[in-house]
Amino acid sequence: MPADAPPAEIESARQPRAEARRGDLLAAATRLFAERGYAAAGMDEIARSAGTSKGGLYFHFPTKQALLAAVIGRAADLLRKRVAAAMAAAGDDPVARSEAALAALFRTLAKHRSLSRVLAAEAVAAGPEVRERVERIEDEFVALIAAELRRALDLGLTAPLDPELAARAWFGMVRACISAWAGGRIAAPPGELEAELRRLLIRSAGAMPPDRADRGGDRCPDRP
Amino acid sequence: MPADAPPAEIESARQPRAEARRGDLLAAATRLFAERGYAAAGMDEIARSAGTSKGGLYFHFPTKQALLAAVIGRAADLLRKRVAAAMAAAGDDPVARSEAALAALFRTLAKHRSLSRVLAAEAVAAGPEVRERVERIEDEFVALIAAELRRALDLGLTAPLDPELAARAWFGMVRACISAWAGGRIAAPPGELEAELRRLLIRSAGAMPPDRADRGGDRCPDRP
DNA sequence: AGCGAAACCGACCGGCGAGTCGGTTTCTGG
DNA sequence: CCAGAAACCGACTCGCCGGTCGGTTTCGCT
Repeated sequence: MPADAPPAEIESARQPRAEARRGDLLAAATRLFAERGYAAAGMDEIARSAGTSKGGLYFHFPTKQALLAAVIGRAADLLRKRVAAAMAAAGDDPVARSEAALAALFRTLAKHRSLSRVLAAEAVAAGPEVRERVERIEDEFVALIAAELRRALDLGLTAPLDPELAARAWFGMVRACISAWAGGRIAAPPGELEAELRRLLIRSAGAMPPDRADRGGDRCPDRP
Repeated sequence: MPADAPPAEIESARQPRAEARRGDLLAAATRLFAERGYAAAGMDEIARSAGTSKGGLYFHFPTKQALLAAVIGRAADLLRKRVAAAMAAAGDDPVARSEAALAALFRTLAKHRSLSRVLAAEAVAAGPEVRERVERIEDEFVALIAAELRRALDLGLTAPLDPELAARAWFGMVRACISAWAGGRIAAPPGELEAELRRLLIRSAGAMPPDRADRGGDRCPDRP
């Protein structure tokens, strides 16, 4: 659900009110899905928690699955935006871009724990339809990183590897660490966690960390 | 399917019949939980699919959660057994042992897709109680690998790293790749997938591949 | 054979929660 | 100020599914 084209002028005072409600609903749904789980979170509870009623909720979302879909869509939009920005800011170096993308993913998920829990777990409970949607989103980011990785590989910046698989594996690393951290099973502060994770990622690609100012004279430590 | 302590002698001819049913029930439950999801799989359907009736099912398992718990417990036992065997067969080198443990995890999960789906996803839908149980199991394997990694670190066989975190990340890599593969989103045959994954793992630890000449597809004998 | 227990059956119950619906309030344009 | 539509309310319905229960079959044992 990408936001509609935003008319700069407020033509109707009606829209904003409803839009705000919609936002509250989405927020409440995200929180409750994450806390209690998709199945256990009741529509009534969600509505109440957003300061409205069941009827009001059903005015905005025709069904519970649609509500979940909206939550997921919103999450995907957020992730897309953050990752795109981070990659753009990282310049041209493909290794730096991959790193930046993963870091943005990490930070965004770390900042919105409940959101990441919904994406990681609860969505699966809502039937194959939603599950496929989440898988598509994951594939989207994996493809994004895989593309950079492939470029890096072609430039000889990494050890020989399968870009698809490596990107997938990286994604899995980030996800596992995030969810363990969100569940309080990793004590380290997110900053350290991110740094350590980044080291693992880079090493696993056999890449030279790109913080050398120029690319002149870089060498690949593995055989070509 | 040894869930309990197996009395070598068959004292009662009664037990085996019931035991077989129990196994069928567990198998059917695993399959249906994986296919339809925990919430969507009905007790009636499970019973029918195992060739028995609801009453028969409830004779063996007092509740749906208990059924899921049994499925998970069985899965954990299987994983424990395979991993322990693989590690024992890998000798003393901590890097080789970590590798072997991960490979055993990989192979076992790859061989039992539905089982791994239940562990990875469906279990979360069944309330916090079961979720914690699955997290405990994950932590168990992470700790196992982390211990080896720590030894390797102390022996100077790896680059400096946080063993806990690295183990967690490795686990995440394996899981992500397995589930993508099980979902048909990775085309590569499991053998190649495993080899590539192994390379990533080793490189990420900055470890010297054990110089022993067992390169190539090593065989992992599962013999309890 | 025949008794008692283990194993199994399937019709039935109860509540829970998603979705509905007629009604009420709140806003906007004329 | 008056339609009238958009936004919202909450009591009610209704199907579904986990769990129960009295009854029946299967088996071990003597």
